[in-house]
Amino acid sequence: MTATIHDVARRAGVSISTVSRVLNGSSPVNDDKRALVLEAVKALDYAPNPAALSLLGKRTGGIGVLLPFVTGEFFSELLSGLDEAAQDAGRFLVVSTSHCRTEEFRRAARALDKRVDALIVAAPETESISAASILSTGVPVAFLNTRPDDALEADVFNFDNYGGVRDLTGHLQNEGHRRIAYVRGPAEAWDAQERVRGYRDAMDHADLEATEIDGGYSREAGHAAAAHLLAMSPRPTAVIGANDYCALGLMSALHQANVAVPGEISVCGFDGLPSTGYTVPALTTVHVPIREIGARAVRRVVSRINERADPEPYRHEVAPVTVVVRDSTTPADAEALT
Amino acid sequence: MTATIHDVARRAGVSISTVSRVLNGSSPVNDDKRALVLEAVKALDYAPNPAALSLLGKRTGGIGVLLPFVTGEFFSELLSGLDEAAQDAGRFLVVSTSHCRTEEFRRAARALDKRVDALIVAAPETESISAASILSTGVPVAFLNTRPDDALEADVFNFDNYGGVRDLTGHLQNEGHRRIAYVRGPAEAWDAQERVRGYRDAMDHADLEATEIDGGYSREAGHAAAAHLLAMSPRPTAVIGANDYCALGLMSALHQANVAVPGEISVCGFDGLPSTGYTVPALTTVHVPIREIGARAVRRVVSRINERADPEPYRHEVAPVTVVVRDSTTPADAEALT
DNA sequence: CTGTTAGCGCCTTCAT
DNA sequence: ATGAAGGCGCTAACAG
Repeated sequence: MTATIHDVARRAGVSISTVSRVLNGSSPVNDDKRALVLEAVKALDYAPNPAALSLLGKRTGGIGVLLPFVTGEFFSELLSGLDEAAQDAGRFLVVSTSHCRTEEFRRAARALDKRVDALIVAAPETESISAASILSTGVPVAFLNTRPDDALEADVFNFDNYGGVRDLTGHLQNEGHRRIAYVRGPAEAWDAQERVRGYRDAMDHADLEATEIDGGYSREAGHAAAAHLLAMSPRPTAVIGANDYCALGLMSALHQANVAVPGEISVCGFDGLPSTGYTVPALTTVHVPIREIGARAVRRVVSRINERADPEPYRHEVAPVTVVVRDSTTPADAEALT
Repeated sequence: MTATIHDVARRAGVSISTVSRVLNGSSPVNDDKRALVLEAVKALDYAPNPAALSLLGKRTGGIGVLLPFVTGEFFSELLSGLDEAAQDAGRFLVVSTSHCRTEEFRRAARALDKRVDALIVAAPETESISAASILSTGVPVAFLNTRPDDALEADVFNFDNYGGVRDLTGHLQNEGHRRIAYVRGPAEAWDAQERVRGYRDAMDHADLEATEIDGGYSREAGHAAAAHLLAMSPRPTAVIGANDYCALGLMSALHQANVAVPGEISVCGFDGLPSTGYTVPALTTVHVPIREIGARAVRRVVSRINERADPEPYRHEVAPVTVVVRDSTTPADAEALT
């Protein structure tokens, strides 16, 4: 059995109140008694029972994280950023995944309620957000990569999905590409919608025809989409995958079909995952400061936790992204520009 | 404020004990009162305060997960497997990372103590284990991919690091390779040591000379190791990376050096990460059932939690792994076999 | 069957 | 400056 405050008090020959006081510094204690208590604490290796603390309405020290899933580099990067910042703040993460649907989401939020001091939610699927607003869990909430909504009583941390793809498309155009295809992400995902929007606007702006292919956020989806790409005539000279995984699938399929990248077709992705620097060829993509965004969200909710009745308004931060040009794209061959 | 058991009792016009009884089925309750209680519970959207439960020595519902870090596909796969099984068991994960050193490890374990019903620890660094044995947290513990130790009062879930590399090396030998190099993982990591051992034994067995290069588990390490490989004369016809990331780094560097894979040199990895099926060329590797191992560990600790004073002995499971031959390896060119 | 009571470990008035 | 007592939400003996 672990030691309780009573054990410490007995060993130090004082009352539990005194122990509590030296531990929390809530009011002055004589130096001699304080020393005794501290000694007893060390000897017994005492630590307050967190359950008792949270029963008293104190902090639990936990930060809840709700993710649609935890698979893949994007989320592992995110989790990494969250965890790092949480550690810095002396807090721990309570992670719960696979909440794509509203109902699951609600259940998870309820389960976490009372066990965490704040919630960080990554809910790209529009549907989840309404669920989120339902949760009146009382603790501060931050949303990540979520459609902003002024009605939402929470901070929102996004990155520039729209601008990223728009700039990426613009880069390809500058390189002489005219037939640029886009493999779409999941239709329900807000970030995917934003990205297509960026593509369309860039194509419109250059007076070029948009060519969209159904896809998804997985390597499998990208792989499958390649077939449609290959069947086109004339074939696009460049293709943008909805995210890096999609682009990786695209490259893999193209390689299998003996279509040279970037020789015959330029390929690019989105997210800037660490692995994209090591693919063959290295992938041109849009770098998103995922870890940094996660860390910001943590720092934000932590400050909200400590915030007294300070009605600081909710913020909506949009992190800038940067186009990273590598070897999977190349200027369009002049003669290919039929 | 959320509803308490008192609110429910008042609304239903019964005592709190009755509410507790219908909720826990601890003893019979009249149907009419039961109905009233149930109605009140629903109306108030009542859920027991987890802090109160755990203060009473009940379960918290949490499973603590201690990882060295959370970055990379290996850990995201693992986490995925853990989370899935935890959800199935109606439990949630409390994740804490970056505990490579003993001291950090101890701190994390202490912090998690009392907030979780069990602990799952991935501690490939030998050092951490001693720390782990120190933790007398009272809750069941399961170790993942850790040097087995009979003194350890915990279940251990490993996979066949040794046999995997031995078989992989054997496969290359069968394909005619004679000069096979190995890029080592981190020296302190138990699994890395096991893998080199598999390589050495296989080379010894075939009466071939082992050629080892310092490396690591990261893409960067693999990338850097390639320089040494390239400087060798005669150059090896095949190389094994300590893990998939290392192999990916190797492939990337080889590509940059204009050395064809597998044309001039065969490359393989270890872990069987999802992404290895989509690299160019697709990577030959050793598939490890990571998710499955994680799930098993969760199921195990959950059953230990529910286990009464049942002194079931600690188990050490070693999951089999399988060599997956893909396009990054090819039979050795006869003329290359100087 | 059901209501009352005593804690679980801790912090916080309230007295002293 | 310090000890005693109340109570956070809940379950598990106790009485009826």
